[in-house]
Amino acid sequence: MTRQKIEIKKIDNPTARQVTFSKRRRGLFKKAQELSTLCDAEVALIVFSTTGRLFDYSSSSMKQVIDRHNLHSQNLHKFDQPSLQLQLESSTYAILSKEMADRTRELRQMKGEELQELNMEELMRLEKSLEGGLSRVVQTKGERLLNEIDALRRKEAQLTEENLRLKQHFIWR
Amino acid sequence: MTRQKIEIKKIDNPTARQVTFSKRRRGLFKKAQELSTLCDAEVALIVFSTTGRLFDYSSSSMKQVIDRHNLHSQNLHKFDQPSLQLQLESSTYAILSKEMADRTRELRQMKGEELQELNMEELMRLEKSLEGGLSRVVQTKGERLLNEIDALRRKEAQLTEENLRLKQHFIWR
DNA sequence: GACTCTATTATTAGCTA
DNA sequence: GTAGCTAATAATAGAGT
Repeated sequence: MTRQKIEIKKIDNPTARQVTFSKRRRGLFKKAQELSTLCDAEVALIVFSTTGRLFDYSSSSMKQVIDRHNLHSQNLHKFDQPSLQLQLESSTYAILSKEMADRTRELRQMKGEELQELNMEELMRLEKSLEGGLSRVVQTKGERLLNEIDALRRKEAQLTEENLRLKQHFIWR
Repeated sequence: MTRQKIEIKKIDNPTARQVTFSKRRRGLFKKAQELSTLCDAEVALIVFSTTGRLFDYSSSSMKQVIDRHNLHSQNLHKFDQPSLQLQLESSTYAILSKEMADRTRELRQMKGEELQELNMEELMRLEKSLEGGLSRVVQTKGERLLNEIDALRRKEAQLTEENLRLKQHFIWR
């Protein structure tokens, strides 16, 4: 691509990997959309990041495309419907519990527990993440407070004005 | 792209549309594959041509990705898929997926996203939690670094001593 | 995380065959 | 429907913010 050509294998550096993911993901979704528009094709794209976040696109509805896909793969591979339900259950459960474990660990680490299993690089990444979250929370809190003060001030001004009018009214009587 | 820039709208000429479909489809699938390899992401891509032909790619198994996608749509958008929903209600999935949604939201909020849905009290609790986590991470990092420095110092002392002994040895010869 | 910048590589529109 | 070719545009690695 640029500055240097890269070879297509998993990027070691987690930061670089994340940046590349973000950039290329956007590129991929753009291309998918362009293909569907230019060529009037039905396109569905599903991407999960390493962290488990979902990104998806569908030119029509995801359900419609997936149903249509199931239809084709059933026709082609003579998939058996009955066990599909069972398979879905078990694989769903497996995915769900794995993700649960991941999330739980990540949460505990953000709260400062189980830190011993992190290496220095991971510790520093966690620190950055916490600092980022904290700064965003503090900022949101600040904005919220400022808005409240602003609202109160405006109310105060309104009331003062109203009082003034009322006083003038009574003076004139 | 080339020779001339094209605008992104349905290509009128059916022949040209077909050629573009073929070229861009290959490009898209290549990019999808590259993303999954480079960034260790789970990717699924489904394309139907105007003529109804199916092209698909999945970094793992299509079924797995689609299951996972269904899962997320449920967690995030309260998707209603009658049969699955029924299963979920009556089984441990209900509990699991509810907890997943909770954990996911909590994690995102710790990273400073979706803060608008928190009230001031919750914001301040989140702030405290983040401060606690951050201070524990910083402390762990500090201890880790001190230990390393200590280890290095001791190694240095050892080596210095050894040097001394070696020098004396050579002087005595 | 998101954005910018930019040198460089990758993709591809319009052809021809 | 395919397969080159090539000029031109698009995407993006690596860097900084």
